[in-house]
Amino acid sequence: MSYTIGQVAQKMGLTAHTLRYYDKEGLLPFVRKSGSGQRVFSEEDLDWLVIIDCLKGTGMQLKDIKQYIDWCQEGNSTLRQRLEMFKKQKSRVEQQMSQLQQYMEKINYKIAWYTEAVANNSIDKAKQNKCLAAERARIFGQPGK
Amino acid sequence: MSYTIGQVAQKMGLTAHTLRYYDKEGLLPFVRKSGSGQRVFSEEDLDWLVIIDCLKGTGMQLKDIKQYIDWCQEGNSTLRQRLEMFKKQKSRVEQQMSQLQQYMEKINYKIAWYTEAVANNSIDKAKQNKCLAAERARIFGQPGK
DNA sequence: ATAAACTCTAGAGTTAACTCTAAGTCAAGA
DNA sequence: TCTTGACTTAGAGTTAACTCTAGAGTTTAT
Repeated sequence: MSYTIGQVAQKMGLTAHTLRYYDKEGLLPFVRKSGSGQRVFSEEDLDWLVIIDCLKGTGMQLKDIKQYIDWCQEGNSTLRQRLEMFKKQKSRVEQQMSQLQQYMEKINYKIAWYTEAVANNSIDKAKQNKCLAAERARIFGQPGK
Repeated sequence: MSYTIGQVAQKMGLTAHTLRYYDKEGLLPFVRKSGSGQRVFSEEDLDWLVIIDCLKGTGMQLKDIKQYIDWCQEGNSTLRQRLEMFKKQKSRVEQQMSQLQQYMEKINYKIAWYTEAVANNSIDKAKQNKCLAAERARIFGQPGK
Protein backbone atom coordinates (compact mmCIF):
# COMPACT_ATOMS: atom_id res chain seq x y z
CA MET A 1 0.00 0.00 0.00
CA SER A 2 1.29 3.47 -0.81
CA TYR A 3 0.08 7.00 -0.19
CA THR A 4 0.10 10.43 -1.81
CA ILE A 5 1.39 13.47 0.00
CA GLY A 6 -2.18 14.59 0.73
CA GLN A 7 -3.15 11.27 2.29
CA VAL A 8 -0.05 11.28 4.45
CA ALA A 9 -0.67 14.88 5.48
CA GLN A 10 -4.15 13.94 6.67
CA LYS A 11 -2.93 10.81 8.48
CA MET A 12 -0.20 12.75 10.28
CA GLY A 13 -2.18 15.90 10.98
CA LEU A 14 0.12 18.07 8.87
CA THR A 15 -0.33 19.91 5.58
CA ALA A 16 1.15 18.80 2.26
CA HIS A 17 3.04 22.11 2.32
CA THR A 18 4.69 21.13 5.58
CA LEU A 19 5.67 17.71 4.27
CA ARG A 20 7.28 19.28 1.19
CA TYR A 21 9.07 21.70 3.46
CA TYR A 22 10.41 18.80 5.55
CA ASP A 23 11.51 17.09 2.36
CA LYS A 24 13.28 20.24 1.19
CA GLU A 25 15.03 20.44 4.57
CA GLY A 26 16.36 16.92 4.07
CA LEU A 27 14.15 15.16 6.61
CA LEU A 28 12.58 12.77 4.14
CA PRO A 29 15.40 11.40 1.95
CA PHE A 30 13.71 7.98 2.00
CA VAL A 31 10.56 9.09 0.15
CA ARG A 32 10.49 7.81 -3.46
CA LYS A 33 9.07 9.61 -6.45
CA SER A 34 6.91 8.27 -9.26
CA GLY A 35 8.01 8.57 -12.89
CA SER A 36 6.13 11.86 -13.16
CA GLY A 37 7.88 13.30 -10.11
CA GLN A 38 5.15 12.82 -7.50
CA ARG A 39 6.09 11.66 -4.02
CA VAL A 40 5.00 8.12 -3.16
CA PHE A 41 4.93 7.34 0.56
CA SER A 42 5.27 3.73 1.71
CA GLU A 43 4.08 2.18 4.95
CA GLU A 44 7.64 2.34 6.19
CA ASP A 45 7.83 6.04 5.41
CA LEU A 46 4.92 6.56 7.78
CA ASP A 47 7.00 4.98 10.55
CA TRP A 48 9.74 7.50 9.82
CA LEU A 49 7.20 10.28 10.08
CA VAL A 50 5.98 8.94 13.41
CA ILE A 51 9.54 9.16 14.75
CA ILE A 52 10.03 12.63 13.29
CA ASP A 53 6.78 13.66 14.96
CA CYS A 54 7.97 12.17 18.24
CA LEU A 55 11.27 14.04 18.15
CA LYS A 56 9.62 17.28 17.08
CA GLY A 57 6.88 16.89 19.70
CA THR A 58 9.48 16.48 22.42
CA GLY A 59 11.18 19.71 21.45
CA MET A 60 13.91 18.71 19.03
CA GLN A 61 14.71 21.20 16.28
CA LEU A 62 14.37 20.17 12.65
CA LYS A 63 18.11 20.52 12.06
CA ASP A 64 18.81 18.02 14.84
CA ILE A 65 16.18 15.67 13.52
CA LYS A 66 17.93 15.92 10.17
CA GLN A 67 21.18 14.98 11.87
CA TYR A 68 19.49 11.80 13.09
CA ILE A 69 18.05 11.03 9.65
CA ASP A 70 21.50 11.58 8.14
CA TRP A 71 23.00 9.14 10.64
CA CYS A 72 20.39 6.60 9.67
CA GLN A 73 21.38 6.95 6.02
CA GLU A 74 25.04 6.40 6.90
CA GLY A 75 24.51 2.87 8.22
CA ASN A 76 25.92 0.86 11.12
CA SER A 77 28.83 3.20 11.83
CA THR A 78 26.47 5.69 13.50
CA LEU A 79 24.53 3.30 15.75
CA ARG A 80 26.21 4.60 18.89
CA GLN A 81 25.42 8.25 18.11
CA ARG A 82 21.81 7.38 17.47
CA LEU A 83 21.50 5.49 20.74
CA GLU A 84 23.07 8.42 22.57
CA MET A 85 20.66 10.82 20.87
CA PHE A 86 17.61 8.86 22.03
CA LYS A 87 19.02 8.61 25.56
CA LYS A 88 19.50 12.38 25.64
CA GLN A 89 16.02 12.89 24.30
CA LYS A 90 14.63 10.56 26.95
CA SER A 91 16.16 12.64 29.71
CA ARG A 92 14.77 15.79 28.11
CA VAL A 93 11.32 14.24 28.13
CA GLU A 94 11.70 13.27 31.78
CA GLN A 95 12.56 16.89 32.51
CA GLN A 96 9.54 18.07 30.54
CA MET A 97 7.27 15.72 32.45
CA SER A 98 8.40 16.91 35.84
CA GLN A 99 8.20 20.49 34.66
CA LEU A 100 4.63 19.93 33.44
CA GLN A 101 3.79 18.39 36.81
CA GLN A 102 4.94 21.56 38.56
CA TYR A 103 3.00 23.75 36.17
CA MET A 104 -0.03 21.60 36.86
CA GLU A 105 0.22 22.28 40.59
CA LYS A 106 0.21 26.00 39.95
CA ILE A 107 -2.74 25.72 37.61
CA ASN A 108 -4.66 23.60 40.12
CA TYR A 109 -3.99 26.21 42.77
CA LYS A 110 -5.27 28.95 40.48
CA ILE A 111 -8.39 26.94 39.70
CA ALA A 112 -9.08 26.46 43.42
CA TRP A 113 -8.45 30.14 44.03
CA TYR A 114 -10.68 31.39 41.23
CA THR A 115 -13.38 28.89 42.11
CA GLU A 116 -13.42 30.42 45.59
CA ALA A 117 -13.30 33.96 44.18
CA VAL A 118 -16.17 33.28 41.75
CA ALA A 119 -18.23 31.74 44.56
CA ASN A 120 -17.84 34.95 46.56
CA ASN A 121 -17.76 37.17 43.49
CA SER A 122 -14.76 38.81 45.07
CA ILE A 123 -11.02 38.56 45.06
CA ASP A 124 -10.64 39.73 48.62
CA LYS A 125 -12.62 36.90 50.16
CA ALA A 126 -10.45 34.37 48.36
CA LYS A 127 -7.37 36.10 49.70
CA GLN A 128 -8.60 35.46 53.27
CA ASN A 129 -9.02 31.72 52.79
CA LYS A 130 -6.44 30.06 55.09
CA CYS A 131 -6.49 26.75 53.28
CA LEU A 132 -5.68 28.38 49.94
CA ALA A 133 -2.99 30.51 51.55
CA ALA A 134 -1.26 27.39 52.84
CA GLU A 135 -1.50 25.82 49.41
CA ARG A 136 -0.11 28.97 47.88
CA ALA A 137 2.89 28.99 50.23
CA ARG A 138 3.61 25.36 49.38
CA ILE A 139 3.51 25.90 45.62
CA PHE A 140 4.86 29.42 45.12
CA GLY A 141 7.19 29.71 48.07
CA GLN A 142 7.13 31.55 51.38
CA PRO A 143 5.21 34.82 51.70
CA GLY A 144 8.04 36.69 53.42
CA LYS A 145 10.93 35.90 51.08
CA MET B 1 12.48 43.96 49.07
CA SER B 2 12.63 45.04 45.43
CA TYR B 3 14.62 43.98 42.40
CA THR B 4 16.17 45.46 39.27
CA ILE B 5 15.39 44.04 35.86
CA GLY B 6 18.73 42.23 35.81
CA GLN B 7 18.13 40.54 39.13
CA VAL B 8 14.69 39.43 38.04
CA ALA B 9 16.08 38.19 34.73
CA GLN B 10 18.57 36.02 36.58
CA LYS B 11 15.97 34.74 39.04
CA MET B 12 13.58 33.79 36.25
CA GLY B 13 16.14 32.46 33.79
CA LEU B 14 15.33 35.13 31.20
CA THR B 15 17.27 38.09 29.83
CA ALA B 16 16.56 41.72 30.70
CA HIS B 17 15.83 42.18 26.99
CA THR B 18 13.10 39.59 27.19
CA LEU B 19 11.55 41.20 30.26
CA ARG B 20 11.49 44.59 28.51
CA TYR B 21 9.94 42.89 25.50
CA TYR B 22 7.23 41.37 27.71
CA ASP B 23 6.63 44.77 29.23
CA LYS B 24 6.34 46.34 25.78
CA GLU B 25 3.83 43.66 24.84
CA GLY B 26 1.70 44.61 27.81
CA LEU B 27 2.40 41.56 29.96
CA LEU B 28 3.82 43.51 32.89
CA PRO B 29 1.47 46.46 33.51
CA PHE B 30 1.94 45.99 37.26
CA VAL B 31 5.66 46.78 37.27
CA ARG B 32 6.40 50.23 38.77
CA LYS B 33 9.10 52.61 37.68
CA SER B 34 11.46 54.66 39.81
CA GLY B 35 11.69 58.44 39.47
CA SER B 36 14.44 58.06 36.90
CA GLY B 37 12.38 55.63 34.83
CA GLN B 38 13.95 52.34 35.87
CA ARG B 39 11.74 49.33 36.47
CA VAL B 40 11.37 48.28 40.09
CA PHE B 41 10.11 44.73 40.59
CA SER B 42 8.36 43.82 43.83
CA GLU B 43 8.02 40.42 45.44
CA GLU B 44 4.48 40.30 44.13
CA ASP B 45 5.68 41.01 40.61
CA LEU B 46 7.78 37.86 40.81
CA ASP B 47 4.61 35.89 41.50
CA TRP B 48 3.12 37.35 38.33
CA LEU B 49 6.20 36.27 36.44
CA VAL B 50 5.91 32.76 37.84
CA ILE B 51 2.38 32.56 36.48
CA ILE B 52 3.41 34.01 33.13
CA ASP B 53 6.18 31.42 32.99
CA CYS B 54 3.67 28.70 33.83
CA LEU B 55 1.30 29.72 31.06
CA LYS B 56 4.11 30.17 28.55
CA GLY B 57 5.68 26.85 29.53
CA THR B 58 2.39 25.05 28.96
CA GLY B 59 2.14 26.42 25.45
CA MET B 60 0.06 29.57 25.77
CA GLN B 61 0.91 32.38 23.38
CA LEU B 62 1.96 35.76 24.71
CA LYS B 63 -1.14 37.43 23.31
CA ASP B 64 -3.35 35.06 25.27
CA ILE B 65 -1.30 35.58 28.40
CA LYS B 66 -1.83 39.29 27.85
CA GLN B 67 -5.56 38.65 27.67
CA TYR B 68 -5.36 37.06 31.10
CA ILE B 69 -3.28 39.94 32.51
CA ASP B 70 -5.80 42.39 31.07
CA TRP B 71 -8.65 40.51 32.76
CA CYS B 72 -6.76 40.71 36.03
CA GLN B 73 -6.48 44.49 35.66
CA GLU B 74 -10.21 44.74 35.03
CA GLY B 75 -11.21 43.43 38.45
CA ASN B 76 -13.95 41.14 39.74
CA SER B 77 -16.08 41.27 36.59
CA THR B 78 -13.68 38.91 34.81
CA LEU B 79 -13.31 36.24 37.51
CA ARG B 80 -15.35 33.74 35.54
CA GLN B 81 -13.29 34.14 32.38
CA ARG B 82 -10.10 33.70 34.32
CA LEU B 83 -11.37 30.53 35.97
CA GLU B 84 -12.42 29.20 32.59
CA MET B 85 -9.01 30.02 31.15
CA PHE B 86 -7.20 28.05 33.82
CA LYS B 87 -9.58 25.11 33.39
CA LYS B 88 -8.89 25.10 29.65
CA GLN B 89 -5.18 25.31 30.31
CA LYS B 90 -5.43 22.42 32.74
CA SER B 91 -6.99 20.21 30.11
CA ARG B 92 -4.30 21.25 27.64
CA VAL B 93 -1.65 20.23 30.14
CA GLU B 94 -3.37 16.87 30.69
CA GLN B 95 -3.25 16.38 26.94
CA GLN B 96 0.40 17.31 26.84
CA MET B 97 1.17 14.85 29.62
CA SER B 98 -0.49 11.94 27.92
CA GLN B 99 1.13 12.91 24.63
CA LEU B 100 4.54 13.01 26.31
CA GLN B 101 3.85 9.59 27.79
CA GLN B 102 3.24 8.20 24.32
CA TYR B 103 6.38 9.83 22.96
CA MET B 104 8.28 8.30 25.87
CA GLU B 105 7.14 4.81 24.88
CA LYS B 106 8.46 5.34 21.37
CA ILE B 107 11.75 6.67 22.67
CA ASN B 108 12.10 3.75 25.08
CA TYR B 109 11.48 1.37 22.20
CA LYS B 110 14.16 3.09 20.14
CA ILE B 111 16.62 2.92 23.02
CA ALA B 112 15.98 -0.80 23.42
CA TRP B 113 16.35 -1.26 19.68
CA TYR B 114 19.57 0.69 19.34
CA THR B 115 21.00 -0.93 22.46
CA GLU B 116 20.47 -4.29 20.77
CA ALA B 117 21.85 -2.99 17.47
CA VAL B 118 24.96 -1.52 19.11
CA ALA B 119 25.54 -4.79 21.01
CA ASN B 120 25.56 -6.68 17.69
CA ASN B 121 27.08 -3.79 15.76
CA SER B 122 24.37 -4.43 13.20
CA ILE B 123 20.91 -3.25 12.34
CA ASP B 124 19.87 -6.57 10.88
CA LYS B 125 20.36 -8.55 14.06
CA ALA B 126 18.15 -6.11 15.96
CA LYS B 127 15.49 -6.53 13.30
CA GLN B 128 15.36 -10.27 14.02
CA ASN B 129 14.74 -9.84 17.76
CA LYS B 130 11.22 -11.20 18.42
CA CYS B 131 10.79 -9.41 21.70
CA LEU B 132 11.52 -6.01 20.14
CA ALA B 133 9.25 -6.80 17.21
CA ALA B 134 6.35 -7.44 19.60
CA GLU B 135 7.14 -4.20 21.38
CA ARG B 136 7.27 -2.37 18.07
CA ALA B 137 3.87 -3.72 17.03
CA ARG B 138 2.39 -2.57 20.34
CA ILE B 139 3.77 0.95 20.12
CA PHE B 140 3.73 1.75 16.41
CA GLY B 141 0.81 -0.36 15.27
CA GLN B 142 0.43 -3.56 13.30
CA PRO B 143 3.00 -4.50 10.65
CA GLY B 144 0.41 -5.24 7.95
CA LYS B 145 -1.72 -2.09 8.21
C1' DA C 1 34.55 62.05 41.47
C1' DT C 2 35.02 59.02 38.27
C1' DA C 3 34.91 54.43 36.17
C1' DA C 4 32.37 50.35 35.56
C1' DA C 5 28.31 48.26 35.33
C1' DC C 6 23.72 48.61 34.82
C1' DT C 7 19.42 50.62 32.93
C1' DC C 8 16.49 53.20 29.53
C1' DT C 9 13.88 53.67 24.67
C1' DA C 10 13.18 53.06 19.90
C1' DG C 11 13.70 50.44 16.48
C1' DA C 12 16.08 47.09 13.46
C1' DG C 13 17.43 42.27 12.80
C1' DT C 14 17.16 37.25 13.58
C1' DT C 15 15.43 32.55 13.88
C1' DA C 16 12.56 28.55 13.36
C1' DA C 17 8.99 26.72 11.30
C1' DC C 18 5.95 27.12 8.59
C1' DT C 19 2.54 29.07 4.89
C1' DC C 20 1.33 30.65 0.66
C1' DT C 21 1.54 31.90 -4.43
C1' DA C 22 2.27 31.23 -9.21
C1' DA C 23 2.47 28.68 -12.99
C1' DG C 24 2.40 24.63 -14.53
C1' DT C 25 1.79 19.01 -14.65
C1' DC C 26 -0.75 14.80 -13.55
C1' DA C 27 -4.59 11.46 -12.44
C1' DA C 28 -9.29 9.86 -11.88
C1' DG C 29 -14.17 10.08 -12.83
C1' DA C 30 -18.35 11.33 -16.10
C1' DT D 1 -11.93 13.69 -23.88
C1' DC D 2 -12.63 16.89 -20.64
C1' DT D 3 -12.86 18.66 -16.16
C1' DT D 4 -11.74 18.76 -11.46
C1' DG D 5 -8.84 18.24 -7.91
C1' DA D 6 -4.33 16.95 -6.40
C1' DC D 7 0.30 17.26 -7.37
C1' DT D 8 5.00 19.71 -8.78
C1' DT D 9 8.90 23.45 -7.97
C1' DA D 10 10.87 27.82 -6.80
C1' DG D 11 10.64 31.29 -4.19
C1' DA D 12 8.38 34.96 -1.49
C1' DG D 13 5.86 36.11 2.76
C1' DT D 14 4.35 35.40 7.56
C1' DT D 15 4.40 34.68 12.53
C1' DA D 16 5.95 34.36 17.21
C1' DA D 17 9.22 35.27 20.19
C1' DC D 18 12.88 36.93 20.88
C1' DT D 19 17.65 39.36 20.32
C1' DC D 20 20.49 42.99 19.52
C1' DT D 21 22.19 47.91 18.68
C1' DA D 22 22.81 52.71 19.48
C1' DG D 23 23.05 56.34 22.18
C1' DA D 24 21.81 58.22 26.30
C1' DG D 25 21.03 58.25 31.40
C1' DT D 26 21.66 56.07 36.29
C1' DT D 27 23.76 53.55 40.15
C1' DT D 28 27.44 51.64 42.66
C1' DA D 29 32.02 50.90 44.26
C1' DT D 30 36.43 52.66 45.02
